[in-house]
Amino acid sequence: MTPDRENEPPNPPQAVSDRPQPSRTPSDGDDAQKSLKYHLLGPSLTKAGQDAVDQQNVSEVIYNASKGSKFFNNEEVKDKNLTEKINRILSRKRQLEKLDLSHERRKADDYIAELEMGRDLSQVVIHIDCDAFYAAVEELDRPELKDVPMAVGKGVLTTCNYHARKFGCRSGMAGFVAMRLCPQLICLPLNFSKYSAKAEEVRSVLADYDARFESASVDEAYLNLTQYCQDHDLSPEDAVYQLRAEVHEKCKITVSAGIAANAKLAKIASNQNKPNGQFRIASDRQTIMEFMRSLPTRKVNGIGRVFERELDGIGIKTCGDIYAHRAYLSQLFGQKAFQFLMQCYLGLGRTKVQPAEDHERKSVGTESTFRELSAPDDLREKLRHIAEELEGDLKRTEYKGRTLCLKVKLHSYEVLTRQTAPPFAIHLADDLYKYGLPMLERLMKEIPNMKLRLMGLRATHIVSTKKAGIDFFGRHKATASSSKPPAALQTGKGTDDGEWEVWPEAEFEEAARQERDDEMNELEKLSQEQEKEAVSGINEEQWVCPICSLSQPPDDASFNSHIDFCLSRQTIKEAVKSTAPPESPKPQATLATRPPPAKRKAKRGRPKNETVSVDQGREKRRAFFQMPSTGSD
DNA sequence: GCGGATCAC
DNA sequence: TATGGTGATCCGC
Repeated sequence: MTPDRENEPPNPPQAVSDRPQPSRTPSDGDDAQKSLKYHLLGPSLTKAGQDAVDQQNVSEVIYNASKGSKFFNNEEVKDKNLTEKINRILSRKRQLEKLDLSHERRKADDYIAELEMGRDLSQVVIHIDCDAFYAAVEELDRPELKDVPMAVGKGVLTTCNYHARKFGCRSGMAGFVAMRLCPQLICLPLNFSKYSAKAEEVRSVLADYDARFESASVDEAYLNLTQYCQDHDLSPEDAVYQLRAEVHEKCKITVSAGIAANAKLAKIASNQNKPNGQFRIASDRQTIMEFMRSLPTRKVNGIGRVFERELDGIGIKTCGDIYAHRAYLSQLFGQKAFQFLMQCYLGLGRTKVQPAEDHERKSVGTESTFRELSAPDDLREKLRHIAEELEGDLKRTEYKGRTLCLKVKLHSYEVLTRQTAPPFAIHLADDLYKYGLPMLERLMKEIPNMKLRLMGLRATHIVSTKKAGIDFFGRHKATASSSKPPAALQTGKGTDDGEWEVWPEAEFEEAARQERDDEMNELEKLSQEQEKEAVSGINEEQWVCPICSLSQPPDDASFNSHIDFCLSRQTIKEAVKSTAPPESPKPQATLATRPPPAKRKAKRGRPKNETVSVDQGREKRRAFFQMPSTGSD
């Protein structure tokens, strides 16, 4: 039985963890290849439709299709680093095993008792997930595609139907890899307005069951059916059957559902009987504990490929395995991860379901991938373009950023970020460019002949410019526009959260964006223009060159030439010192004086042996928890 | 606070 | 023959 074992990692993690030796073994090369192949299966391995697939074969095909590419090489490096990290975790665990852990065990038990006291089994929470949504919508227009393998998205699959999944195709997979797995695969271009309209249809049905439902993404939602079941004297199962039938009848697409006492369990449950199925985890402690006991860790939201392998490394394959290791977890993975894992073991999660509109955003950013570029002028032009994109996003969301983050991905797929704090909150393309450029120039100096495949800008520590209908300068804004964006979110427009199936797409945002732009009245536009002028005026007076600290002439052309001039006579180290807050001078100095190739290598190899003395003190971990609103904590 | 990493969607 | 974009969090330093 154990229906979930098909997604277990084929072998590599076990091969490592079962070995008692403290150090590496001769066969690590094989293990490395195995773990890499597992890694290459991608993040959506746990998606439905893969049960009957020969994952061994699929991973061979992916491996062979990717081998030798830059992408592949980067994955290999990441995988190797992870394996070393797991070895450090294991080593740390062996140390802990020699100690008296009764105190840690006691602390864990106390925490479990505390969590148990807060367990709430009174709510009926459901998670609704549309089946292969993009593909399903496309099939409505072209029914003949129902019977053949079909995917949506080119270059990379956004989603695919269940015929395609039988071949091992998955969302997130490179198109050319998918074609190797399934040469007859039909790939359709994305059509967001179509999917958006369909999503609204689905949401209007959901609203009848719980007016305060929560759109988790465009094709997912949480509902609290407690009241509905009471009012209509229905069992949760029957209510959900009815809901799914109604969606099918009105929208002509199928949805899967999970029913449980909290959102975490409901989410897991909705994946059990996909597609077009539902699954209930009964709301009694015994049933929940038994369900979790055999549940592979990866099935839990928040445990991805990396954490799964780390847990597997110390012998945790299912959520039930967590208990036996409770005394180690805090030391090995950190306090947050410890608490998170305890909740997984107990099957606890938030019971609160609410519209996500009150969720205050923390950053606004944009990034894009392009053909490899290395010419400084090209890179500057890209930055300029990204800055303009971001200005648009900041304008629409009505925010300014106190901090600006530059992100680049090298041709090797290595990702680097740099951030800077302008003297005031910025949102105009000119400013975004001005403060972004020194970071870019600095990177170009650090990495001679830098070749990029991606560039992005993100504003963080953002401040709203629309609070209480008063704008940044204290003027009253047009009321229509200041109340509109939240309303759009509330109706589940969801322009800010993740999108269908797996990937948010730029075009999708574009569509929603367009709608809101249309609603912006002339008065508002005028006000924006005035603001822009006012801000630029202030900028010119206040701005000083981050490199030489002299004030600058206002127009872009002279600004650019000045920056070029400045950089040509400044060392990178000095540029860094004046753009960024004071940093520890030693690493900068050594970096700046070391020859370029050595620099790159040193960077790459950093998480290795040399720094072990620092690292092994504590390998902390984990994210999660603060998914958009974890109620039950 | 910064930069790297992980995760979800 | 070319492997995504947006947002969030956590951790070590």
